[in-house]
Amino acid sequence: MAQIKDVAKQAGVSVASVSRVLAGHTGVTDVTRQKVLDAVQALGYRPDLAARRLRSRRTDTIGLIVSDIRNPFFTEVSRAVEDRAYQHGMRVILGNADEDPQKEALYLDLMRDENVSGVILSPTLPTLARFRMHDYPFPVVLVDRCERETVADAVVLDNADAACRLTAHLVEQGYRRIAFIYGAASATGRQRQEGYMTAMAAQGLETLAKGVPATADAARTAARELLQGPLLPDALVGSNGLILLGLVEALREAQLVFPEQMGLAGFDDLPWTGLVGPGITVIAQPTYDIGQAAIELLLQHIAHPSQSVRRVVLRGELRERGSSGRRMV
Amino acid sequence: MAQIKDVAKQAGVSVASVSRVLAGHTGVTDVTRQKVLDAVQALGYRPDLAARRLRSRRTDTIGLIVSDIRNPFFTEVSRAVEDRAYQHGMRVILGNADEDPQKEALYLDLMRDENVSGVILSPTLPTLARFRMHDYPFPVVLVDRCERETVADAVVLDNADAACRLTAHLVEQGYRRIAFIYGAASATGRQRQEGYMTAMAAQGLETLAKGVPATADAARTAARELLQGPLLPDALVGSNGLILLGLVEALREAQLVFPEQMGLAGFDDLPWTGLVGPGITVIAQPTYDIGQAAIELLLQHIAHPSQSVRRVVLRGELRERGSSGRRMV
DNA sequence: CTGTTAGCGCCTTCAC
DNA sequence: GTGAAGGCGCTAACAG
Repeated sequence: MAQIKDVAKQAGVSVASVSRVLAGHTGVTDVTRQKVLDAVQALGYRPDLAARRLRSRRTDTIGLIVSDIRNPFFTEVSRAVEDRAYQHGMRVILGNADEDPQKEALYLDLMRDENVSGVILSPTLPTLARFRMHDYPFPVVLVDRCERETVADAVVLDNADAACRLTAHLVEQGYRRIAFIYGAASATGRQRQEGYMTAMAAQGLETLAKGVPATADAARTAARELLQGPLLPDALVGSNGLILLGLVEALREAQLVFPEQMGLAGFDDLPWTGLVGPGITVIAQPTYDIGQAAIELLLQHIAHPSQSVRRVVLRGELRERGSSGRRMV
Repeated sequence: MAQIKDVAKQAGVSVASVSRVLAGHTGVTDVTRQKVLDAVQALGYRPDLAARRLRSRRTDTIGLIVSDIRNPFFTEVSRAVEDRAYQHGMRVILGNADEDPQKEALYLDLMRDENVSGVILSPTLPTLARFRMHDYPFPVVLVDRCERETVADAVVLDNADAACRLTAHLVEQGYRRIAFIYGAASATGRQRQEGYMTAMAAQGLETLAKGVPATADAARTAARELLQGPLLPDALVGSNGLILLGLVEALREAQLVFPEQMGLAGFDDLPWTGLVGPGITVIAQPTYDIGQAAIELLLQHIAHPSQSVRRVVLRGELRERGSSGRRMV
């Protein structure tokens, strides 16, 4: 493996010049630059990243810690982050916390050990509750999950508002006993639940909200209970794609046809939401944009460490489909 | 940030002893070991990875290059790889090639620059065709995609066999004009197509195979043409989850009900395959196992570099659902 | 504008 | 069993 001094010798210059050219510094003659580039080419030289990182104390690496990589929302966010990061000459280390605060903490430690330039994080509830920017040796951008009072760079959806609009849509379609099944372990789930409460209260309707772990299994179990309970709802709403999946499974299990026997709606426009039954009404999130906004914010913060805290709020889009078809009373 | 010499001073020993204890080397007194561990604890010392990597010339990092992270198959494989890697004290750098050989090459270069200990790769067709183990400065394990004649560690499904079984199932159910839409840009798609050909030939049936890029959009377009063509098939089979998705979209578009008007089947048991219409018959892949087998194989190879080439072949499982219901003739 | 040189923090021989 | 010391390959002062 060729080293920098081999390049220097081949080019007939000093290692400093080679380093300067490779770092893209100004203040080098075009002649020198060309000699260096030729030598690099000739030797197939690739700088040793370990040495560079040790010396420069920078890694040009960012950490991305998602709460559940199986959730297509996060898959898409990851894709966006990765795309943009590599375009900016940054690497990405991905961590999947599986909604487990302990695993999340492990990954945060790992990011510290790796001396990353910054981290994008979708925090679990306990971590978010205790979040202090300055507890971390790197800039952090929160994504998807953030409380109103959290002081941190963040990119989120207008959760309460979107849930409110979705609920209002169902009410408008004639539904009255709307049950809301939400991920109780995340700020996002809770905010969406609040939006639901607001919309229902505005109409003077009774609320029926049920918090569950954000998995299809948990949602299915919860829905099963609701459907067998004394007070049968006339519509079900899920606070994210995985929960919505559980609801569909439960309805199928109970052989309830939507929208005729039960209205249905939820969050996240997944590949299948348009294909099940008459299609499912959802709030679509601009997932790629969310990821992109997060990395841009992080890069800005890395470039200007003292930059003031910013929050980017994106709007969810209501996609009406058959599952919220008008209720005949 | 505390350094190793701070720990040495605090413990009243030399840096060499600290290094030895941290590396888990034998030949250190229990007393010394304890003094070191106490000092590490007291100072909250964390070794500097950049320095360690420069000195030791090892990164304990593995690269994972998937061809399309949006394909749930690869999401699940990634999850498995990551889980196991971290359990073994290894980091993972993820690259998403988006089925683009150029992007794939970029990531392979990146892995070289990062001096990774090994790579898990689901290669695009051109890369696979030219694949030579010894062209890479690190051990490589292929995953999902591999030709019969490729000389390389690999973990794959019994593609031809699975496609054969799936096709035979449809024939048994009474279907005759079975069209096979497959990802032409991957070894896997082609092998599955061969399995389909074999099964059809065994029954003396005419084949109708159509290669497309492995995306839902391309599959939908292809299916649209088939459905409007002169020779209407009586069943559609998709060679992976994304293609299957496109087929479902096309059927919906054409308002064709399955299985009554058109049989349907495919690969990958995704969250939604049981929920669309009467459920879709699929070959389920043991995705998590595939990822796990890949990383185990890689770790073995890293530990024993001269180990002979191994191939792990896993079996797909046929899940019969309504979409392949008996055809009334 | 270019070259010389001193480390970045750690591991690992080599003596003792 | 332990300690002293020399790099790993590179960057960035500093001097010219």
